[in-house]
Amino acid sequence: MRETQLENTSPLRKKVIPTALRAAVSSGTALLGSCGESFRSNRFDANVRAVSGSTRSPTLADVAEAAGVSLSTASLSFSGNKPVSEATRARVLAAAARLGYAGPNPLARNLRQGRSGVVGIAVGPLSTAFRDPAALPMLDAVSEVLGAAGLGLLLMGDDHARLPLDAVIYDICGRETWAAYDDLAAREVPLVVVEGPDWPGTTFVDIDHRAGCAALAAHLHELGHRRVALLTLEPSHPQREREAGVRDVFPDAHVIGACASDLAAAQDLVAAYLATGPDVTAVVCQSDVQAAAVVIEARRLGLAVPDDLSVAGFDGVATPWLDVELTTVVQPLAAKGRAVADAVLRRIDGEDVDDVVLPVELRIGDSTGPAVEPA
Amino acid sequence: MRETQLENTSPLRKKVIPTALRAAVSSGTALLGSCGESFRSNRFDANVRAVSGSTRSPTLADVAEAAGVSLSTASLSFSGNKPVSEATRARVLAAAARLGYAGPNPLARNLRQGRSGVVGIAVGPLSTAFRDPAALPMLDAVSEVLGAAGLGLLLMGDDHARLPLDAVIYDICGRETWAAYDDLAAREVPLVVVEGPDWPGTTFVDIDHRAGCAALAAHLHELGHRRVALLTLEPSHPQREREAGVRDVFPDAHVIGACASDLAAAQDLVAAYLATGPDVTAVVCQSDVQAAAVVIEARRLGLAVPDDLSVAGFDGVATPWLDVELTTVVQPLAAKGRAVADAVLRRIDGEDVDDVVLPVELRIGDSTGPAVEPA
DNA sequence: TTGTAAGCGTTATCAC
DNA sequence: GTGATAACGCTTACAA
Repeated sequence: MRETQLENTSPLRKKVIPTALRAAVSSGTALLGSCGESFRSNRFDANVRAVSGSTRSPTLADVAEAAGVSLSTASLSFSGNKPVSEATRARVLAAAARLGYAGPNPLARNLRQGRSGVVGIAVGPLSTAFRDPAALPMLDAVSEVLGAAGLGLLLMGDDHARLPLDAVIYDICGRETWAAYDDLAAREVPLVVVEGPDWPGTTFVDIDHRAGCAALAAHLHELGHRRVALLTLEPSHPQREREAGVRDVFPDAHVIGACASDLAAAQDLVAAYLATGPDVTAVVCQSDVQAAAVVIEARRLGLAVPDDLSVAGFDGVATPWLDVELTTVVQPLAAKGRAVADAVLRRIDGEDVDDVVLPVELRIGDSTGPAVEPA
Repeated sequence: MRETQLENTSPLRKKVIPTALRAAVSSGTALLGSCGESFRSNRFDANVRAVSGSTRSPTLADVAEAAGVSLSTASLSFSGNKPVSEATRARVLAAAARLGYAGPNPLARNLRQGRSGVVGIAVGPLSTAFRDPAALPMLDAVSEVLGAAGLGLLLMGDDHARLPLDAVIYDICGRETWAAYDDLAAREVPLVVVEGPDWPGTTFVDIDHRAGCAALAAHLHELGHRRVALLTLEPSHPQREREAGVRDVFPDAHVIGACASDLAAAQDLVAAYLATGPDVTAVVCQSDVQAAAVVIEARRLGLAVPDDLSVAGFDGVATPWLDVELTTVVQPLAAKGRAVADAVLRRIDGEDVDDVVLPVELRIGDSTGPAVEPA
């Protein structure tokens, strides 16, 4: 564990210190040009403020006074919430520029409006959550829709209950109790739950796990498979639904064990299982990552996929490092994300929002084939 | 693009509507028990409030009055910022419980204290940023340190300049201008830049790219390699430093092209290059993901690694789906994250913070071997 | 240990 | 189109 902190070795990189103000004042104009367009004006503003000697940042009241207008007019000049004559507006903005006023203080606006503009998202430990490739397209869609509405996405740990959140998204598949829930419920913070537990007062967004898995199982049955094994997730709503879907077709499916959608973990589990020489012709997994682990470990043991063993996944994510195309249940990740974000926006607006269940689709790849009885 | 919104098919999942209050009031006690410990008391509080008929949420002033203490005493009872006798404190908390008061309003606290408790982190498009396995351990460390300090991490898009952020982390390797910079500078929001451009007023956290790549190149040179190719990133500070490190040893290294740490993209680029039958004995990459792409494509063309071609990466992340251990430059991802978070905390406290450059370490795996001249 | 009072910097509601 | 004024709900000197 080498954490030594070296001297800065790059001669090109000059050490610049705390505030933009100090940097701008102390370094002269030589530093200009390395950043965005309007940096020049910022520097100017900072200099003006430094010169004018005022210690605290200017407020809207200062701007109003400097522009010779009322506080409300100044406010409206920035917010545009009511018409202001172009002349006065220009006067206000000029005064703001002169004073180095950077716009209305978001903290004050938030208090006044009762909203923070921030939506929390609980995803569990980041490296676990985002290692799962299925998480990202959904998060992207959420972030895009909320961002367009001016809302920020805050990654919630367990210690963020005291932050001002306009809504919270719960997306920790597999965890069914949550300490922060009580706090949020008490605050009446809208909560949108993705494939999660059935908490009161929340909006759910889900996919049709059971139908998807049943369709997948039917596909295997048609191929002649009769004895299948199941790689599962930790007990949870999706897991229960999915297992039920498989058992609609294969009531006696054998459970190998449970693990997360983590390649290494799944590999360990699968390697141990395959080493027992199990009497199955197909393995159904709960994610494409798990399925990839089965493919890799099966081959390592000399089993051909799908000739000796059929393998199916779930999610429908890309696995370019695998040279078979997985048979899988494709879930509409982006649509799920958009549905979540829409639900959030509407709940923030005080609307009633119905639960959502999105359909899934079976995609047949090269990893499943006709069942072959062991010789 | 099937986004049909199905009827909710699960009979177990009951539709529950907007606020926790409404749910609690309308559903009776039957819903109890599906969530955390103190849910019972929340329900109780909500009921009390509903019964008492007050339309707006109780404030600290209401609690103070109900408890028969002053506003400041009530505040202190929650914050613990100054001693309060155990008796009065109990009285205040009891009154709070009775009124269904969920604790001090964070929005008001934030305005008063001038801090939001939120740190922005700019990482670019989420699915790009987090698809890179090197991003996660760092983000995890940042999140852990900041979380322990009660700070939340907000994923910044380009439209979040209006949110109240106590500090911002810029971690978009490769993008050298940023529209939001000017706004942040004007607001004097502390900015910590990871491996990024040299903006005034910011604190930098970096690794010793050049030394790492020079060590790697020296290793290849010792193995007899003389003609090497370079897979690069888009032009950026890290890329320039790393290339310089390689050229310290191989001044004439050939550049294949630039791409992100994205397996599929790298595969395309590399496949085209290898198809030209290039005259090199080793390929140096800027990430382990890129290196994995080279290994995969080389094999696809019948080249053995490292016998016919040596391949080196950067980052030192796990690639369990690859069956060689990559020779790579290991960067201290968690330490980098901690350094970033520490810098953020200290800048928020108003401290001057020096730039940080962390050392890297060469790890020799199975993907590099002695140079073999083409027959 | 407790109470009094002064903001924090906005936006929204009214009048004009 | 503009201006006065009242919140928003809290924390923190300062005084008792």
